[in-house]
Amino acid sequence: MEKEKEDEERVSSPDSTVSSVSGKRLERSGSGNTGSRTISDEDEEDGPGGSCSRKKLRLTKEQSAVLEDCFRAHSTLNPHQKQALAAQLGLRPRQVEVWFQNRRARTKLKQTEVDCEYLKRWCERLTDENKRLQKEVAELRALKAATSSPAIPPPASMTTLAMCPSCQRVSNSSKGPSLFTGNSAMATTSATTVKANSKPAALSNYCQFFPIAAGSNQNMWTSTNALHTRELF
DNA sequence: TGTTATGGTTCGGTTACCTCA
DNA sequence: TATGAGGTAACCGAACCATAA
Repeated sequence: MEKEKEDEERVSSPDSTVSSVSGKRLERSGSGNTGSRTISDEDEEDGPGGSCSRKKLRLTKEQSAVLEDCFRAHSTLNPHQKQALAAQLGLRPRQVEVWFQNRRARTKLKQTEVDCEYLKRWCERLTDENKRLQKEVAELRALKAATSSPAIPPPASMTTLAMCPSCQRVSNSSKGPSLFTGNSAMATTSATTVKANSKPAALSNYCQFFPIAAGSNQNMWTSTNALHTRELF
């Protein structure tokens, strides 16, 4: 590894990079020549092992497109593929390797942002739902106190709830199967359906209690530990 | 068979460079 | 013209794995 890096530093392959940099600059500058100094000039002046310790070399659109295609096919490369791709693009294998490393990092970062946004929205929805349910509970308790009657068993049409203490998610046991096995004495309410969105695959590591079905009537969590449930009241 | 050294790869974090507003 | 922000190529160190001695 160290040896490879040393080799890379010693051999700074101007051939593979001069064209890319100048090409990219021409594309971006619009006029084609802004009078700015090009990397090719630097390469000629500094040469391999010159004073410039690190050269920033833009890839051309064509090179990027090919790399993107390969990345879509597989996000990692074996040594043979790396060599072949480098030869095809006129780059050093190390450049191809670095490009794939950075590309993987970008992909992961983007996915993390998407996941984060999704969880944020989901949390907001649950918060709203929680507020609404608490209000409903207060109303029912007030009603019960007003009638001052003994405990009335809930009508069959009412819904049984359970909530996961770790993520505060509510299970609706009257709407299809639930993996919750929390016992008895569940509270009752008239409107309890928490709509479940389809879950992004990448979120699977975040919360085991995520709804696994998009249908609003399938509030089924994939918890492997149903004891996480508790009574709502 | 278990241990150790070595080489290769990937990843997370960081730096340095380039472009543009 | 100077400058700050954003994008990204390149680097570094750590961790992991496979293989040979």
